Amino acid sequence: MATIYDIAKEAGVSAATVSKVLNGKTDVGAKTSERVKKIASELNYHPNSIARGLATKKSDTIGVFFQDHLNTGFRHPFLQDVLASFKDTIGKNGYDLIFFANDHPDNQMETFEARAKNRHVDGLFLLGVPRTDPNLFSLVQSGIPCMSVDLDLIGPNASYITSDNVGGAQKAVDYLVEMGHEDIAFISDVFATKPGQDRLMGFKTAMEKHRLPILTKWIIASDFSEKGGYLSTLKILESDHLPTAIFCAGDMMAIGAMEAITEKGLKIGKDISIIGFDDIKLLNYVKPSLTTIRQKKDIMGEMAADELLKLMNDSNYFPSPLSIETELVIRSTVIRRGTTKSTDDSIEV
Amino acid sequence: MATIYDIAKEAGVSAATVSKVLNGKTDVGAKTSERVKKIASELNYHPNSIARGLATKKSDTIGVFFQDHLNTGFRHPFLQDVLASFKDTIGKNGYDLIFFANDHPDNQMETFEARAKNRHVDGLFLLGVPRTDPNLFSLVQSGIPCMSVDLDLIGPNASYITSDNVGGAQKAVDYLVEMGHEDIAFISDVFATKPGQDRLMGFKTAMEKHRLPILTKWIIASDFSEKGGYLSTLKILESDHLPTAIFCAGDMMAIGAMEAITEKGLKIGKDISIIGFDDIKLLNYVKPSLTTIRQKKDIMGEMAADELLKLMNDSNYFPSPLSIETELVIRSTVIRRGTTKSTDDSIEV
DNA sequence: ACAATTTTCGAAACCGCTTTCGTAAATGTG
DNA sequence: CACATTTACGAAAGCGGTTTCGAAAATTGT
Repeated sequence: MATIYDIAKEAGVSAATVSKVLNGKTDVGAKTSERVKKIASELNYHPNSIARGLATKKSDTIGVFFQDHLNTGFRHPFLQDVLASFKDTIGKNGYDLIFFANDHPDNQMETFEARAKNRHVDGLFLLGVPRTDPNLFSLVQSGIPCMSVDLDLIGPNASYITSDNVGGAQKAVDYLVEMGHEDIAFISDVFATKPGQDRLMGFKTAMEKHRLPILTKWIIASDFSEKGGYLSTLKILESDHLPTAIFCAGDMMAIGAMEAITEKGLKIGKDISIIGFDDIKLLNYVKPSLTTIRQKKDIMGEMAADELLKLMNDSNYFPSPLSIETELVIRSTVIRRGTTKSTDDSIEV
Repeated sequence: MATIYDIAKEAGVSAATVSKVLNGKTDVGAKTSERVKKIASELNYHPNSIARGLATKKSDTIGVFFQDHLNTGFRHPFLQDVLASFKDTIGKNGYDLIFFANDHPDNQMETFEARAKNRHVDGLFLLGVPRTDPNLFSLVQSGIPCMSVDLDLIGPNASYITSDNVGGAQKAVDYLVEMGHEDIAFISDVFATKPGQDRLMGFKTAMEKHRLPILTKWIIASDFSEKGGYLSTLKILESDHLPTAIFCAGDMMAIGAMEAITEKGLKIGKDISIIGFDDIKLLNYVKPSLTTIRQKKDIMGEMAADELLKLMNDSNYFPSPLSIETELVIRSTVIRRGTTKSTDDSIEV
């Protein structure tokens, strides 16, 4: 590997000059500059970012902590899309991504702060990290620029992005009501994530707005998984008084809900309508096609990247949380009801 | 940020000694060692891996190039699973992953070799990189330890892993024949990837083994996408003589094929059987459930990691390509045929 | 032609850690 | 107790860059 010293010797200049040329500084003559560049390429020179990083205290690197409750690696349907989009826009700005291994053998290295400082990342992107993680506090204190999604990190150098989950949940309920539903169940979030709580809040306020009853037996906390949705729905279906619609706080749970419903011999839509949340790609393949509230994943990733860039480059910038509008995506799992209440359900079964 | 010098001063020893303590070298006394450790933790010391990397020329980092023809970011259904598994096992060995941005703004940084050397990664993992990439040659020459999946990299420090695609394709044909099929179409790979070519070869040899005709109009090259499978199948269905089974070199194409078939008013299985390749997670959600040849993604990722570790740590190790057995997964899209040839097709349509 | 600027370049310190090698102290041996 | 070994520690060089600051050289002005 050629170094700047090799180039310097070959060109008859000092290493300092080579460094300047390669970094486009202005205080170097035109012909020397040319000569140096030529020799650099002849020698197949590649800058060593490690050495540079040591000198500049920058690494052009963003650290990523990608965990999730279900430990699905890169397979989390929603976060994965946000991450892909984040990667694209941060990459265009010259940053590579470093993914921290989830279980590092060196137990000195257990905190976010330790890992980040060790790798000298310029910024951090957190996905799927539980709010309850005890190391979050010291992270925010550390002053490392941090962006997270769906996790309410706040500090002078930390911010986060979420969908407008309250509003999204309201859209869902509004639509259900508009379609004539009044007996609405909600499958919510057992982890107390920020989006989960917000969706629950949105659900409740919308129900109150429409003067509809909120039954505790119809609010079931689950884990965002397909199986969770399935089990929760089974529980709902045990009762003799059935809701006409189920709103699931995540699409995977909605998929599970649909399975439970068909398994019980009921027809989705006709007997019980379903609406989800997220609009994950998988929905293109499930039948019947699920009506849901879309999160704009691409935009979220992009905005998260832009915000992190600001956090890193402008020390005066004081962030505030970013909220992205959702969209109602009407497909086929919500069907209009007559105003008469669910008496015909029993006939259908 | 505390450095080893801070610790050294505080402990009344030299930086060299601190370094030794922190790295568990043996030539340091017990009480000094204790004192240093204590002070290190008091000072909330975190080692700076950049500085260490400069000194040791190691980075405990694996570079990842994750591209794919369809540019799906982290969303590639097969590679994503392999990667997740790779990450887990390489992570347990203390390596973090660095993902190179796909389009770096600095055009000096376009080759794999340049990027890898710049970041001083200890090894490289390539996924979805097209065989035709002109920079592959210099990469292998560079001597950087490289592991790839489905890309036939070979060299003293480079190797790759694939499924036994030839064998897998044979299993598919064998099964089809066993189920009474003789008129078999194959949707193959237009990119001339290693797995694509191998599956084609497996298909052909199996057909020959069974003394079945290989019709060129029934071998259609496509792009592994759902849409590609759909269009290819449409083309096959144009003819008046239809195959009784279609073997798709990838599950996504098989999904597209199923759409085309139902769209044409035919019944999957009853009229035309379908078998795919990969067994991607998505198959849990498509109906009817696709019979396919499973690639053992978890094992592939794990073995790729182990092999890369050998490549990095044992300079005498000379690699040979890794091949993993596939499994036939019988679900419901292949249906038994009578031995009488496809005369009843026309009746069914 | 001489002073005043401006441009171009390099010496040297530094970033934080590792590693070799020599030396001083501690320990063992007879 | 004299001598041979071990053990414990540190000085210094090095990893490959960046950056400050001063000086020499080139340019400008009058």
